[in-house]
Amino acid sequence: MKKKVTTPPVKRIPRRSVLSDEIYEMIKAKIFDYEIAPGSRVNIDALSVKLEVSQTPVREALARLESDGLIEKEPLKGYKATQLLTIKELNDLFQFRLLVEPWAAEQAAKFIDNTGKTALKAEMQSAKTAIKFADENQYQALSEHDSRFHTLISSISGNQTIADFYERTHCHLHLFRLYMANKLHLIDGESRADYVQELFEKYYQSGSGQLAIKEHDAIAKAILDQNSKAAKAAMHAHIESSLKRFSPAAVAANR
Amino acid sequence: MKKKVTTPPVKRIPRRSVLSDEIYEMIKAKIFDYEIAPGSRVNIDALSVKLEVSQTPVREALARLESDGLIEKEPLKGYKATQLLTIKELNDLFQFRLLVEPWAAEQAAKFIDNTGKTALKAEMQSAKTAIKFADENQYQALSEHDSRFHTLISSISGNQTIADFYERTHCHLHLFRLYMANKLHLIDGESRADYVQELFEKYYQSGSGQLAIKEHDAIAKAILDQNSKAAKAAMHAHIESSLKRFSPAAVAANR
DNA sequence: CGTTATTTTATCCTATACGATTTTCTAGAA
DNA sequence: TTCTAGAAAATCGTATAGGATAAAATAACG
Repeated sequence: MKKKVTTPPVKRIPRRSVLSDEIYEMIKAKIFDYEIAPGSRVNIDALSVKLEVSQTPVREALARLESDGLIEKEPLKGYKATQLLTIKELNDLFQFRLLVEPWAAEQAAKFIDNTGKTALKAEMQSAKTAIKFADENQYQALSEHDSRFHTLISSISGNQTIADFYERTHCHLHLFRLYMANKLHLIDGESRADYVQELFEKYYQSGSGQLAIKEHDAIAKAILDQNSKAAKAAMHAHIESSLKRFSPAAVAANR
Repeated sequence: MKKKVTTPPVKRIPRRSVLSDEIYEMIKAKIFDYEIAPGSRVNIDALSVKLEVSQTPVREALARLESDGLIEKEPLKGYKATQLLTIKELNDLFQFRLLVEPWAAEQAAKFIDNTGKTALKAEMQSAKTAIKFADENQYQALSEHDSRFHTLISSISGNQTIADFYERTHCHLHLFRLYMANKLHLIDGESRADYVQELFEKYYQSGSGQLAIKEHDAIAKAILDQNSKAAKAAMHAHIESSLKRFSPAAVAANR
């Protein structure tokens, strides 16, 4: 294999700090974009030439992604992307959320201050803006809103530990992978990106996006009213409804 | 700095795989042993020569430890060990456990099978053995039992996601650091190990160890009887009692 | 005495070689 | 022709030196 013998010694850009963090994000993005398919091998050398960095930052990024559960390492085989969530894992994850998030919403309603109220109102406003415009990027915008919304509530609850754990969950990201799993494995590489886009649109044109926002609204309202019981109940309902939306099959299997 | 110019080309041991995993465990052990003090800098180069490996596995280990929250990385400064838990963080962590573990115990009681029953009985037996003998290592043995006990119940509950999250908590380890924090920071490096040992002994001779085992017994019994309500209640009581034992100050602050 | 400039230090990143292991390919025998 | 055994290739893991850049320390100057 021919390698670049030496890097142009002057060409070096005054690069901003922490390259390995950038690489971490880039690889993560590749995984969520299905550019790195679930279960596929991840070659360190290939990645490093593709991203035009040396192996070291790639190794660090992969080590962290392994901790996150997005990448697995087999001792002398190498790294590979983790498989999609199974139905059982999906249910387990939602069970976990049902234990933690309604409590977080309840606490948030009890202890929210003015800063928190402002932040929550702003977040809801951003969701309403996102759902109106941004046709082709609506999924992206709503998905990010959803993640921020739940993170925000965890954080308003005042329990940083729980907020951190929620952050780690990767629900939104990892979960959506399952949603598409049934169809995606049939598709070859080229048309995949288009198909993903199509799924996104279908999903959100079906009104699921709007429904989720409605539920978020109910939760936000209860928290802003400092009605802790209502907040807890609304969050509980939202997570259950969310599970149904993501995968009716999962709900059926859970009976 | 003089370095080994070349590795002895024959001396190479037929080393078992994944050195970086070993290094990960070794660094973790150093942190829990206070050999790497909370808040202190962690120099990659120094560590690699001390552990007699190259920088690469050290980097990977540190990246993973950062994900675990035991090490922090400041962009162009380097790595350092995280600070001890604050009282608030301790309470947050126990709140989290109160949400998750009683539920796990309840589920475990509902769904335990013969394999699980055997494992649980064995674990309780090992605790009773540990508390009788192993005077100087009693702390170590009981601490490991505690960790295994809670992990086992999470796993019997059938929800792997929750078991994983519990595993990550680092409660026992990270928590105990807080328990000793008030005294440890006064002590210089040399006498520290002895002092830690002394604290362990005092702690366990006070009967706290025996008490914890008693509570574990109650939980185990309820689960083995498949009495889910009792199991849930027993776990709840155990965690609250555990918090009190770890830090009365934390309980007071929580009022 | 305080501020700026230079030197030193430390850390990150790169590059690359080599050993170890797994996998794949080829060749010979039943 | 098919199966097994050995050789070759690919890939992972390790090692290590050195350059670039930013922070810290020190010295020079107002």
